Amino acid sequence: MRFRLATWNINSVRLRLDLVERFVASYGPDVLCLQEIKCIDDSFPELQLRTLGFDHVAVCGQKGYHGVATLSRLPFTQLERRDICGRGHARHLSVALGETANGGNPIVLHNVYVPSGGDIPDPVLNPKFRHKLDFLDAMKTWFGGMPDKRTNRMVMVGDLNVAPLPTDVWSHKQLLKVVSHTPEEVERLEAVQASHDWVDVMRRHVPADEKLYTWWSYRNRDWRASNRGRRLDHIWATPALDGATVDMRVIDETRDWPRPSDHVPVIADFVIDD
DNA sequence: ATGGTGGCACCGCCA
Repeated sequence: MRFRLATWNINSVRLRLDLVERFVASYGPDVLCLQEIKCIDDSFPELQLRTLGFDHVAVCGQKGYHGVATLSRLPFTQLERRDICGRGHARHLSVALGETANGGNPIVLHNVYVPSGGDIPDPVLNPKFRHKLDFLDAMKTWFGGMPDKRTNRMVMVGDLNVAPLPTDVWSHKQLLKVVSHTPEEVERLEAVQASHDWVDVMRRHVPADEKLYTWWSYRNRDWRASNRGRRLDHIWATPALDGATVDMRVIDETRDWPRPSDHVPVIADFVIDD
């Protein structure tokens, strides 16, 4: 099985439907995971997206905020829309890809939107930061409780809202106290990663000493010139799928398209036996 | 040290 997987925090799918169409026409993803769709299920532009060739659609929407959706040319079975730390937010959706008649192992694809965490990196002063830490802890407990860590075939993509490595931000030193790069969040994200031996797929393709960003704030006049980016969006895979990606690309040209999202898509090309 | 932008719901919240 060979497929191109893309993840993109679209920051309102209805407002940027034209950008999704342009991205799909240019890069031809077989599976597209969107975050921050910012609409309820009934308002999701499913028919327009189906005309792009995505016959399989799963949505976990919410009024005005958050929300994730997974679109696919390959058949899938929707598995779960998990309320990861019990606040009723639409931040997770999982599907099983490529279930074969000959009993092949399906690939479970998790689409996740971790809470941003507000401005103040203090869980006592800032309930949104508390929520972010709790959410990451809940992910750790959940994945840690799953059996068969070596044989499970899972992929997790999405906006994890944490830039873990010093090279995942434009200035490690200046961002140590900025939500998304504080030691407290990074430790917790690393604990999630360790809980199921997740592989950081993007860093399999770009060495850890090279800068790598997927998000540039709207509050910069010229995002490319200032280049104050962060790697908030991620693609992870379980050890059974380590080495299954033959290419990975960050599509930063979309940041220059009209009325862009502040996040850009990340693509990974998978080649998987059976 | 500060303020800079953007979307959605609705006159503030969230990012």
